[in-house]
Amino acid sequence: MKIATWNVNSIRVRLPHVKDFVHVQSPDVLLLQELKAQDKDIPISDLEDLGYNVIYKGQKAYNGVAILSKHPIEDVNDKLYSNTENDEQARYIECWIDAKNSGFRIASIYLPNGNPINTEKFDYKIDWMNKLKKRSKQLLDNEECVILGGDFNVCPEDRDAANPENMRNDALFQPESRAKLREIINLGYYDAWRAINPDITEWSYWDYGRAFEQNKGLRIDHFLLSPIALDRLESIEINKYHRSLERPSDHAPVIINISD
DNA sequence: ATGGCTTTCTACGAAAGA
Repeated sequence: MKIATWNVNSIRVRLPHVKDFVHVQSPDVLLLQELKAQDKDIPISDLEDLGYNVIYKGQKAYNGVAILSKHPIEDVNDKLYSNTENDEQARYIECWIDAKNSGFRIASIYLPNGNPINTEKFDYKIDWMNKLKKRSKQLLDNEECVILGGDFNVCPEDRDAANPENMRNDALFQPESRAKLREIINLGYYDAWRAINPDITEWSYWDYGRAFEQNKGLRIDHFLLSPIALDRLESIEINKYHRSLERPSDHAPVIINISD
């Protein structure tokens, strides 16, 4: 079972990359973030034509998240797949994927950036993380296979940035942001990258400009796994291919394989 | 470190991203 997450920075501009990614990688489930389109402008039929069931939450101009699945999506009901406490911006969508005897709950997460610090934007980020923490805790109660994937907009540690000293005043790097992410993980989740790679860091985001050619980036796109999901984890990869092409997203897809 | 990119919008500059 292959599951990918990708902040595409506009689904309309990136649709050719998404199509190519699907043809190359053929993930069973693809989590998308930063669609930057309201519902009516999301190219749903193009995504369905790739062989996926699609649920989505769009918003005008900003944000927007989706889950694409080759397997049946259950709970297709807004009350079930929304985190209703975090609904004012389209940053969270969640569902149960029914994959015969090996189903799992999964969320596509686009956590607020929070810059600049010392503003209401940073406060919004922390508030949003508190609500995510509450939902994350609920999801552990049933001892299910739970997969939280997406753009978390937090570098967990200094080593998750190429230039940590340049990031000291950035919302992605604040002790408060990191502490809140740790609080969520400490409920009982595992950072899939660190579970497989305790000593190796790769970037999932590079600023537009020269950052990619200089390989100076951040690791901010994550998969958090419940214990049962961790037991099923086989591999993880940050795939840089589409980041190297013309007109790329500034993020690379992160791909995990879990046992069926 | 920033916006030096990129994308979006009741658009032609400003906001947001990270």
